[in-house]
Amino acid sequence: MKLTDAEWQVMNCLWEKHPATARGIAGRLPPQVKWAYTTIRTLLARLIEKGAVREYKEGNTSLYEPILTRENARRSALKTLVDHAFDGAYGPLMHFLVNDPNLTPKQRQALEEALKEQPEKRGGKENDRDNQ
Amino acid sequence: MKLTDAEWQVMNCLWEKHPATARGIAGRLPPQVKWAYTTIRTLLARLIEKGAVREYKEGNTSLYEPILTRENARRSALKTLVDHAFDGAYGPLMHFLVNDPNLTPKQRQALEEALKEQPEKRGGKENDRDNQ
DNA sequence: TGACACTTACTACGTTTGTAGTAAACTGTG
DNA sequence: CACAGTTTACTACAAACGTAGTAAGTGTCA
Repeated sequence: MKLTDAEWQVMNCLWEKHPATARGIAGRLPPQVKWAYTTIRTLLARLIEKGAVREYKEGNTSLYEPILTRENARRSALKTLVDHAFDGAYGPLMHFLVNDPNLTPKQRQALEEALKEQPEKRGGKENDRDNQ
Repeated sequence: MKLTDAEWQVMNCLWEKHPATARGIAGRLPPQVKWAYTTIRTLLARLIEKGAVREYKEGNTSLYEPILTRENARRSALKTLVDHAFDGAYGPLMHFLVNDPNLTPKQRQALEEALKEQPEKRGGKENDRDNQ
C-alpha cells in the first residue's frame, strides 16, 4: 500500500485519533497544512478506494477509520525507500543511517541501546509482512 | 531534490557508471525494467531539467553524468520518509528498524558493529546538508 | 550513393496527485 | 417554517508521472 504525501498527512491524523470526522482531521493537521474541507474529503475518498480507510455514517455525518495500520504503512514505505535508494537491502540503509551526520551522538546512543534491549523479541509475525 | 520511482532507476544506473549514454543506461537497468529507448531519454530530460543530471555531447552522441550525488539523494529521500512516516524524527525510525522483523539477526549484528566502528567519524559536512 | 541502423528533438497521452469548487441535502435555531 | 451554516456528492483542472511514438538527422558499409 503506497501513500502519497498528502495521504500521509491524513493518515497520520487518523492514526492519532479515530474514528474521526473530516472536520476533526482538519483540526489535527499540522498548522502549515491549510486545506479546504473538500480537499480532505477528496483525499479520504481516495484512501477509501485504496482500502486504507473505512467510512461509516453516524446520522448524517461520515466517520472515518484507518484500516491500514501505521506499522504496515511504515513497513511498506521503508521497503520502497530501501528498494530504490539502497539497493533493496536494509544493510546499506543501516550503514547510511549510522554514518549520517544527521545522527546526533544522543541518537546514536539511543540506537545502540535499542539494539541491545531488543535481542530477539520478535518472531511470530512472519506472514504479516508485505500485506496491505 | 525529490526523485520519482522511474528516476531512481535511471540515477542508480548513472551512479553506477558515468558518464553514460542513454543506450548504456538501458543496458544497466534491472532486468524487470524494459523501457523503450525514448523513455529513458525522456526521464533523462526531466532529470536535466531538475538539475540532477548534466548532459554533454561527444560528436553526435549525448553523454550523461549525475550532478546530484547518491549521498544527497539518499539523505533527501530519507528525510522525506522520516517526515511523513516517522513524525519527522530519526529516533522513531531507528526504533522501528531495530524492532522490525525484517531485520535478521545478522543484520542486527551488522548494525551493532557499524555503530561501534563509527564513533564520531563525521563532522565537517554540516553545511552540506539539505542542499540539492 | 543508397539503404539501414542509430540518435536526437519534439510531441503525445493516459493516470495519478494536489487542490479545490458547486449544488443539493440536511440540521439546528429563532 | 425559513434561513444560515454544515455536510455530502459530484465534478474540475492543472501539474507531475509513466511510458512511448514519430520525423528528421547522421554515420556506415556494401
